[in-house]
Order: sequence, then C-alpha cells, then structure tokens
Amino acid sequence: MELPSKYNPAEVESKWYQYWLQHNMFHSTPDEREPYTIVIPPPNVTGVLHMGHILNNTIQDILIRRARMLGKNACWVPGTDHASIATEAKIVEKLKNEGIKKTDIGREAFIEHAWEWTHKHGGIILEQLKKLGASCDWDRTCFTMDDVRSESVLKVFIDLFEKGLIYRGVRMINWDPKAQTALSDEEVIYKEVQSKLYYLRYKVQGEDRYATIATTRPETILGDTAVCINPKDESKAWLRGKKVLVPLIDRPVPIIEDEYVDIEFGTGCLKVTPAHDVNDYMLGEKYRLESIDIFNNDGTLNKHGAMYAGMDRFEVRSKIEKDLKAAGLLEKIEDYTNKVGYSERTDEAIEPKLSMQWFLKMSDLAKPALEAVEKDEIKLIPPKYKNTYRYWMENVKDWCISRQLWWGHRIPAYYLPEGGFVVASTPEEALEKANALRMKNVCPCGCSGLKPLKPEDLRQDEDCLDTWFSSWLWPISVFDGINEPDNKDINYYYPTNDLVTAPDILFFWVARMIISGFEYRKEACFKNVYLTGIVRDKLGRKMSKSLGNSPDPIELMDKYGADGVRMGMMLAAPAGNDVLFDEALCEQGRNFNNKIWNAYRLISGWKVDPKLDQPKASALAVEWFEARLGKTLAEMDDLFDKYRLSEAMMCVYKLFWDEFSSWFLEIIKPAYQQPIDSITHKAVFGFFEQLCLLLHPFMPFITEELWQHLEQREPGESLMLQQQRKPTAYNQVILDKFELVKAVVSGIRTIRLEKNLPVKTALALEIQGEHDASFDSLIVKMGNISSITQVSAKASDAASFLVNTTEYSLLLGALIDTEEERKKMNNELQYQEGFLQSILKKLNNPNFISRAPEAVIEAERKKMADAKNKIQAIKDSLDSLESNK
RNA sequence: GAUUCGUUAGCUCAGUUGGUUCAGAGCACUUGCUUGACAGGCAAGGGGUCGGUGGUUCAAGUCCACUACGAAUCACCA
Repeated sequence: MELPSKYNPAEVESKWYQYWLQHNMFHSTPDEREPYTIVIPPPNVTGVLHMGHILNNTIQDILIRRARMLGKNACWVPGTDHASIATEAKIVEKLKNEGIKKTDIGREAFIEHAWEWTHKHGGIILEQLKKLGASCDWDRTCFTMDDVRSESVLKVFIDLFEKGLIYRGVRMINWDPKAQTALSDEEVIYKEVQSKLYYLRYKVQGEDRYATIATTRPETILGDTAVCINPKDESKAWLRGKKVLVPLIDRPVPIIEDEYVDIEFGTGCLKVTPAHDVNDYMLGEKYRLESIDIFNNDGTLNKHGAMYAGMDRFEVRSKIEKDLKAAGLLEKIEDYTNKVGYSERTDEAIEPKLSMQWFLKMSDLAKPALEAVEKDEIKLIPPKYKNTYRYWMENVKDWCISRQLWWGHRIPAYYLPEGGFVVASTPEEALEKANALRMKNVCPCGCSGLKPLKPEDLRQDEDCLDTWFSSWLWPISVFDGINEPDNKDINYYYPTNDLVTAPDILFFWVARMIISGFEYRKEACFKNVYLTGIVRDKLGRKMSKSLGNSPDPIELMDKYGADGVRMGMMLAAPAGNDVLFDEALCEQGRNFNNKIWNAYRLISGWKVDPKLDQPKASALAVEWFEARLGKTLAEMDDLFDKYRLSEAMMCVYKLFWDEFSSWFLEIIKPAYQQPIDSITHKAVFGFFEQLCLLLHPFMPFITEELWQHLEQREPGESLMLQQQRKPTAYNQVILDKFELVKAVVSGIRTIRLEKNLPVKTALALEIQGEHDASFDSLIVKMGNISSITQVSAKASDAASFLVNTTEYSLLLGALIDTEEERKKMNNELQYQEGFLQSILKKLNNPNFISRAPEAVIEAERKKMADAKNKIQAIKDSLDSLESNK
C-alpha cells in the first residue's frame, strides 16, 4: 500500500486516542510495580484551553508516558477546580443579562444556576486536553466541589478549627468591591499607577491657622479620626495637643504623635483613617482611635460619607477635589506615582477594609513545609525558586480563607440565636453541639428554663471558603485520603512524584499543598516541582486577550497536528525560562513529523532478498548505529533526570534526523529498485522501532501510527505500553572512528561543491598519514570514491583537506587549479603556525610548567606535536605543487 | 527600596569541579542541488572580543568586586 508523501495527522491522531481509550490504557490501579504519580493542576472548570495549558500538560504527558515506558505504574489524575470568584462572576453576569439579580433569587437558586453552568461548560477543557494526547486516567477525574472533595474540605476545616488553627476575627482585609468579597494577600496585585498627591488644609480648632497634610485619597478624609505628626519634628511642635477640623465637615480630630510619620515626606503631617488604610489601622489600634468606615461593600460611600453618601469612591475623589478647592482648603496638587492593589480576578482596585473574616494560622503549619524544601526533600526545578519560597514561608501571614461568595464550600459554622457558634460537618451535628454548648454553663436540672434548640434556630455562616482551601488538599483528596486516610489508593500513589505548574501560583497553591501534605499525611505531597515559564509571544509579551497575541491552541493543533504543537512548545521551553512561543516552532515540529513519516516510507518500500550478502558498509553502519543509539539512550536518561526535557527532545531529534536519516539510511540504502539483504533489513526495522520508543513521549501519535505499521500487531497492543531499553554500555571506539569517516566524507563533499564536480562522478582518493582502512567501504559509498590509496607524497593534480594530521587528496587531473590550491594551503599554514605559537608561548612559560597539572601540560605537548606535523604536511604539499609547476 | 536570577551568533538557548581545536546547538541566513523517502527536502558554508571595567590565577565564558541593562519575588511613605 502506497503511503502519501505528506503526513496527515488529523485522522491518525483521533484514531489512536480512541484506541488508547477503548483499551483503557491510561487507567491505573495499584499493583506491585513502583508507582509514578502526577496530579494535574486543576484548570478552571468553565475555562478553555490556552497556550499555558498546552505547555504545562505537554510536559506532564511527556513525563507520564516516559514513566509508563520505564515500567512504572503511571497514574496521571485529571480534574478541574470550581474557581469561586471567576465562576461566580460569570454566573452573575449571565443572570444580569437575563435581568436577574443574584440577591433576588437567593442562595439556593443561584447555586442551581451555577451547577447548570458548570455541567454545560465544565469539562470542555478536559476534552481539549484529549486532543493534545494527554494520557490522564479519566476514570479518576475529580472536581473540587464533587462529594468526596467537598467532604474532605469540610473535614479539614473542622479539624483545623478544633486544633485552634482556624479563628474568626475582625481584621483589615483586602476587599474587592466588584466581586464583593474579601481576598487573601496573595490575590492582590500591586500595580504602579499615575496618581496625584493632594495637599489639604485642616483648620486648627479655635485658631486661624492650618495644618497641611498630603494624601492620595482625599475621599477618605470623611473617615479621618486623627492627624499624626512625628514627635521629633520641631516644625510641627505648635500642633501638639491641639485638635484640627476635618475639611468640609468640620469634625474635630486630635493631633497625635508617632515616629511612624516620615518628616521628609509630603508635609510631614499624616491624616489617619483607621478603617481604610493598613498603616492607619495600626495607628488606630495603638492610640485607641475611633474607626469610621465610610464605604458600602460595593465601593460607594455610606452615611458617614455625608453629602457624598451613595456616590462611588472614584466619583467622590473628583467631586471632593472641586469642593475643597471652592472652600479654599486645597493647597496644591502634585503628580505622583504610587502602587495600588488590584484584585487578581476582577482587576478592581482593592479597598482595605475592616471586616470579620475566618483565618488560618500559618506560622506553625509552615515549618515542616519550609524544612522539606530547604533539605531538598522536595526539589524545586529550577532551584532558584528556593529563595523565593523560603522568603515567603519565613514571613508567612495568616491566611484569610473566607469569601463572601456563594459558589464554593460553605463554611460549616452555625450561629446560636443568643450569640456564639459551633463548627460541625452537618446541621444535625451542629444542633447537637449547639445544645451541648448552651447547656454547659447552666444548671443541668433544667431550672434555667432553657429549651433545646430546633434546627431553624441555627444560622449557618453565609460565607464560603477560598478555592485554594480546597485545591491545597488536591494531592491527597483526589485519592480520598482525607476521608479514608488508610485506603489502598492513597497508600499506593501518595506521595506523588512530580508536580508541573507555573511559578505564579507557587504560594497560592504549591506552598499550601506542601503544608497540607505534612499536616494530613506527615509526608511531602510530591518529590519534584517543575516550574514552567510563562508563555509569551515571540516579542516577549504576555499572551492576552486584549493584545490578541495568543493563538488558539485548537486551531494550532488542526494546522500542525498535536504532535507538531507539542514539539513546537517544547522547542521553546527550557525549564524556568519564559517561553517565547512562535508558530514557526510548530512548523518545525510538523516538518519533523514529516521527516519521520518519509523515513518510514523509504524503509517500508524495500524488498528483501534473502540470498543477498550483507555489504560491508551496511554491517559497519549497523554496528555504529547500535552504539549511537546506546549513547543517546544514556544522554536522554541523564537529561530527564535533570528535567531538561527540551534538551532530551533535541537529543532524539538530532539522532533521528542527522544520524539515522542522513547517515545510517544513506549508507544502507540499496540502489534504486534493488532489494536489500535480510540482516540489514531486520536491523533497520529494529532501529526504527527503538526510535519510535524514544520519540513516543514527545510525539505519541505519529509514533504509534508507525509502530503499528512496522509489523502486524495484536488488538490491544500499543507502543505506549512497550518498555524502553535501559541504558547500557556502548562502543565508544566505533563512535569516534565513525566521526572521522564523517569528517572525510564531508571534506570530499566540500571539494566536490567547490570544484563543481557532480556526485555521480567517482573520484580517486589518496591518503598521506595515519588512517584506519577498516572503514573505507563507508567512505567509498558516501563519497562516491573509485579507489583509496595510501601514498607517501601528495600528487600534484590533487585537491586536499586535513582531518586531524592526515591529509586526504582527491585526484582531479586537469580540473586542478594550482593557484587556488596554493592559496588555500597558505591560509591553512598561517593558521597552524599561529596556533603553534600560542602553544609554545604556554610551554615556554616556566610558571605554567611548574604549576599546571601534568595532564594539562601533556595535552599541550600533544597539541604542539600535532601542529608541527600538520605544518610539515602542508609544507610538503606546497613543495610538491611547486615541483610540478 | 530589599532580595534573587539573568546578560554567550540575527533569534531562542546549552556550556558541569577554571584546563582537550572551547567558543557550541536549534532556528534563521548564504551557496549549490530537478528523476528514485522527504523542497515541509539534500549537501556545503558564513556568523560571536561570551554586557562593561578591574581583580585573583600559569590559565577566566566559568571565580571575586564594582558597574550598566533586563526579569522575578517581597515590601512600601500618606
């Protein structure tokens, strides 16, 4: 059957993915083999595939497929995460378009909408991963809000609460007025913005003097409860003990003194708004100042905003500027650059706000997690992230885990009518605990008249938990290790081996997973964390919707094949560096597929003649390629150990293209329409199979297709289940000798090109100097050489080149251009003499002779001798040119 | 502002404990190639003072100091 000259991936890829699925080949169950486990970084359940996912999942698939081929029981657990804020925002938006307000329909109906949305859009991204070839164990697909995971989250919450690690309290938190929820510190991104510094005049109470303060947020003056100066600032001494009036509303506030105030900055006079600034909050605590919250949850001003009540905070800023100016209380405005926090999810400016939230105490939990990374029990790749990790862990702050959202795990805290609360996994249990709690402090005889509570008397906390509070359990919860801590799966698959993720969630997710791993399994949750770069375009810009510089991965796969895209991605992806993605790389991937395809077309067309003897050249080539394969095997093993996947791929890329196709196949290729001997034929098919094995983790589809072509396979057989050869010793001597052959053939080709000699014209080769004739059959075939003769003097009509110290000459007869030859040789002579001089300089240096190690000196002496030999050889050649003039 | 990392060919990157002809790879580029695997190809080439300055050393892309530029993380003064 004739194969097309161009490889068409579309049909092949879906065929084999179906085949793998049908035979359940991705599925893993515990057995006696060594496990190899990866848990997927769960993408947003309603998300779609982007280039970052391609990078991340290609790497995971390479690792998992390789592990499988190394005989391990490989298990890659897929799943998605509920992405509380992002998903809730989408649903709110959708409902808004239908004219429905979240608050009108209530919690239950809203959650129903959310589930509906999740079922409709959820899992699209997992289907897209299948197109990429991801060999996940789909039977194990998890969702952070499915029953097992939800139960795990609640269990952990209750456990940590009972250990006293979770507490509830009023703190200054990051408020997102758009999503209307609290955020953790990690979810705030500080951006530099051009803003203004307003100089405002506060009248001193009872005097006709003013204190001038500088602020970037004039709208917050309505929440001022003090003005602070530095006690060392003599120029402000006159303000001590006085009161000033907040502009426009003339509310008197005290002057306080604290060294926190920078005398040099602004006016050296700071307005204090404890409810809306983290630093002011600390001052407020210290001096027991009143705290006036002037904002509603949506960022508009409340009744404390006086005449601005109901207006948005940014509107108020421009309005109040005008009003202050009109009142003569605005001294000046300066341009000013400062950093403002924005919500990672909604990009809304964060409002620091005092609020009652749930927190997890981190400092003790962080200790084993820090130690594990410090001691390389968990390795970060590349290791530069260790520093970053250490710094965060050593300065870790308590984690605000409550979110004012509905889509997520509802906090299992239940409030009693008379105050206080209990934490319990079900309302029934909560009722029991609540009753026990209120009875504890009263006389057991019932004389207090307290009646037991009814279920409706308890009110469950309205808030839900941060999404990361469920994903931090992921490596445990996907194996149900929280609910069933001693089950077969968790005991077998945990700890997992490698985690592949982006460095921007090192703290959000990776660090917290490590923490929960130690808390709940007393063991690291993975051994290695491979941190990928961020995918950027070829100009180094982040891929974004607004720039429109992100290609659609699905279209890319349609265009270049999944194998081509996988390879394109890996070509650009050394570990730890940002990935500058260029579609041209996918083209390179596709071209490589085509190369593989055509190599197969070539060998598959050969007819075998069992009576034919194996040519000498073929026998040598087989012996050489066997060694060459062994070398690559060892190299790839080493590169995989170091997680240098791009280099490992390049290694096998060059093996296939340069060594196998350009050298091996060209040597053994029979003349047109001639048959091949059976020994060589068998060897080339064996090699091709080995190459498929090595290439498979990178390009699973084309390799499976060709492997199935190599011979008749049984149903259910697959390349992906074959075992990779273990690296063994290989013949280095033949590799070195073959490199010399290549150099000779290359030299012949260069002369042919220079002299315009067609490849078809056979040439006679003469050799002066050391030469191993056992490889001559290769030189004859690859250089189209008619005869090889060892001579003592170079012929006058020959063009020559040097390989090491041996001179190879092609007899050209009348075609020789003596003048040109002489010029070439003189250039070479000059170079060699210069080189010799540099070596002599070293050897004549007494310091070098006395201080350098013997081996180094010996090497220099060898170089000197070689250079001298070469110089002599060139001089001899020049002489022979002269004598034949 | 602090800390960390980086700067090597036109581009993206390797380069281990300082020492072999060590200055490398892929892509891009140049030249030649029409029958027989593949032009999505074959063959052969050109291309870098290793960011800069100084130091240590017999010897520096590699170690040290300073400096310029870039990136990341953290912290921020209103």
